[in-house]
Amino acid sequence: MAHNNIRLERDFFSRPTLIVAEALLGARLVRIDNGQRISGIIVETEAYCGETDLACHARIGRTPRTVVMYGPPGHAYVYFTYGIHWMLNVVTETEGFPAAILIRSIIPDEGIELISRRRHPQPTKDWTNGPAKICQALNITGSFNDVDMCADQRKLFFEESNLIRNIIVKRGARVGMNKVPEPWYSIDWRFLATID
DNA sequence: AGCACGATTAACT
DNA sequence: GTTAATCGTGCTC
Repeated sequence: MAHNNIRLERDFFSRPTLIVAEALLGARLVRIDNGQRISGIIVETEAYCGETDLACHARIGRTPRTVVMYGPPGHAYVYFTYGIHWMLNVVTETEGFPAAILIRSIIPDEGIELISRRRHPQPTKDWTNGPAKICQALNITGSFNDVDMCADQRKLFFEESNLIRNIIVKRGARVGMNKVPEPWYSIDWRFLATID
């Protein structure tokens, strides 16, 4: 439950997307819901980087949906898919360059009670091990799209974590790349942490 | 106005 | 392994 309350600031997210995607492993995602902290340690991310990345939503350029990715780093990019699911990303790099990181998996830490309630009746191991599961567990929906996660607000942000001693990072292909052509189909822009 | 599809999940067989 | 759920988005007519 220990947390040092040091937030990740905009400089953290203005770096190259692959660097940030790996650096987010072991950090804490925090949602304050009705004054109550719900948080988890990030253990899986995926990078989506630029219009040339044919898996990135921004491959079709600037649209009402993708415009957030062209905005300032540190903002949330939250989108809806399959008619049911919300996905949380954080925008990276400089304003004008479209890139973001999908938060794919976290280990629940604070607010277990609320997470349990929202994810019932799923088993504990399946509470937050998927991007849509995270949004359900943390009550994140489209109203968070474009929210500045580096601003002074008390709803959604990242913090440093002092819980992690050792992180082993594995990389692999991104998930759900059904019709995406190579090299984007197989490029290892998925980051997984094994935590000690 | 109509259509195909999706950075998924859960419940099946 | 297979499949339904369910609707916003962007493209075509």
